[in-house]
Amino acid sequence: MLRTHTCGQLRKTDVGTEVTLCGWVESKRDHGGAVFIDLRDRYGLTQVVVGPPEADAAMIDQAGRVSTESVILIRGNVADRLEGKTNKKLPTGDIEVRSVHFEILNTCETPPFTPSQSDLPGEDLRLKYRFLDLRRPEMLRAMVLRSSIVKAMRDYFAEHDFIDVETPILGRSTPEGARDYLVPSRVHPSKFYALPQSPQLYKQILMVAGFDRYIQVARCFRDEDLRADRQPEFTQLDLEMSFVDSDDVIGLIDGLVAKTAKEILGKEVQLPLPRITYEEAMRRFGHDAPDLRFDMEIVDITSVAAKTEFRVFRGTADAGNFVRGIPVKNAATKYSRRQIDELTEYVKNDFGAKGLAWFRVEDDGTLWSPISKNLEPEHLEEIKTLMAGEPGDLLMFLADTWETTCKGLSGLRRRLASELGLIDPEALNCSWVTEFPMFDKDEETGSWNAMHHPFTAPLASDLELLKDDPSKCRAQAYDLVINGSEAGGGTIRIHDPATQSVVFDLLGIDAETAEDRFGFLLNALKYGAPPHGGIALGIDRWVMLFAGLDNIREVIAFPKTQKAADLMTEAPGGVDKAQLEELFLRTAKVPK
RNA sequence: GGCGCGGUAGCUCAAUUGGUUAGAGCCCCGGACUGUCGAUCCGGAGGUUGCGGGUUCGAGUCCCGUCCGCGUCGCCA
Repeated sequence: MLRTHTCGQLRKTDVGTEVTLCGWVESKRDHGGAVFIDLRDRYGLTQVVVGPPEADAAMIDQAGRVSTESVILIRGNVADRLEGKTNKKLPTGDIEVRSVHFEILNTCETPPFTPSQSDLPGEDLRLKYRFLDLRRPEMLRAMVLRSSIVKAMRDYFAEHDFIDVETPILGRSTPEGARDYLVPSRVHPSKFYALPQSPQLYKQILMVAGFDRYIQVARCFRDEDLRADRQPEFTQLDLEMSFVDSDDVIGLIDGLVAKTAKEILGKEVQLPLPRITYEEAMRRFGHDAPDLRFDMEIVDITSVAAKTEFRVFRGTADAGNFVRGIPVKNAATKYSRRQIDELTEYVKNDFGAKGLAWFRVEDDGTLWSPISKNLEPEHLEEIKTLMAGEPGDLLMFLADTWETTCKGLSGLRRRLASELGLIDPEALNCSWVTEFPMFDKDEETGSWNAMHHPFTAPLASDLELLKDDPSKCRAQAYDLVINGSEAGGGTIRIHDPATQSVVFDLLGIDAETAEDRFGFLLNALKYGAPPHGGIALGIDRWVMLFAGLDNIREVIAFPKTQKAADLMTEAPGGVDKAQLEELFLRTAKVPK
């Protein structure tokens, strides 16, 4: 090692020893006769003094000219700082290193921004110069946190006898799910590999192989549009177990949540984690990953709406749709008409709602609203009672289809909670959502889609519904929800060929297609497949949530932009014509 | 693909109703300085206002298009 210590290491007890430090010039204070340099590495900051008597004029001049973010090596003596000149902000603030040897290992051009500057530059610049951005303590902290979480997970599963197995990145395209990233084959003209959306099929085959307990920290790829919490390539802690039911998997992950919360955040999590069914989640919160850090539960007032003469309410109820709302406590004075208009535009634009009805609970307990004249006092009173409205509350309602009321009210709920500051930033609220539907209906084609994937087992009690009413058939599926974000999801798999073929039928996957796309799995399942199930945890999201951040790019070293570009490497980029020819590829013109 | 926000000096931002030579702080360059830690002081450089078009006597400002970044809906088994 060039150095004897790191920049975060030296203390008063080291005074008198000669040390060598290496690091980056965080800042420089040049007094002419002496130069003070804050030397930074991953571990901290140490003040270096280049001045007499240790340093001669040439060394002082050289130190005075060194540019910020240059990499230097200092040999010198650890010394007490002068009386009253200590820096309480630094762990190393009691000492300084008096340079006897000063060496520039590498210079730094004037950087577009520095890691220590208080005004964070725009994200595009940070991404282009990610190597500078990653020098920032916040980024370093996120990467260290990520490393700790992954290590805690690996340790936990190793303790539970899991085997870490790597599965291929170059696989084959499967029919359902997200859009694939494709890789052309050179030796098989006009054929393509697909990058894995998850190692789903492989891990099931590992169960057939008798591995019993498998994990992998697996990179996954999905060519879909991005979000603040979504990247085109992301990392899952993928897991599969044999001879288990839902409770076994959930119980195992409960233990992981408690362990990581304790080890990483020092937080106690009560086990077992609460579980609610999908049906309950949609009814109470309008979302399958409800944010349980605050209340504002959805209330159904369709029964009252049906009794009114108000056309919007009555018509909705008569059409078999729903009038549902949320009580917004103490918000009446916090939202002006104009702000409520904005919320109305929000539910219209983002969720296709037809409008937003709202009432203010007045001091005398009556409901005031632009539409209250359309409603009888007794009905207003009923609405207030159902919503448990108290003076100062705002009551907001959507009259629409089940799906639209869910989406709109869930969106409102999250937005209002955030705006009203109802969310404790320190909270780590973990829960399970279970009993997802097996299928949802494709509105365009009217056909059934697998809500999770086509190998998901139905609840044993719902087996008959597979034939009678697929829409009511529930799956042995479970999602882990942390702070209103889907942090993991898994299922128990079908291991019985008869059930599998019924499900394929429902999904419109004929025998030939099934054979073509995942015949290898179906084949494997014929050779002694144990009952099995598993889960995949979104590592990027875990880290984001544990870090209290709201953006996944902040916990990924080299993330991509909303258009899936890497601003640093400028990927994706063009390729040579020769490369295309070798792959038997030709690009088509982009339509204007 | 839809909706919304943004793009002005290397960086963070300002610029009145469309009006003179587009400003400030930081950074950078030169100089002074032995106790700073956001060093200080003196001086200086730095602009295709993302790009293209239009309206106007005159556009950073208004209009149209486009590119890029962000948020969100669709999408994400």
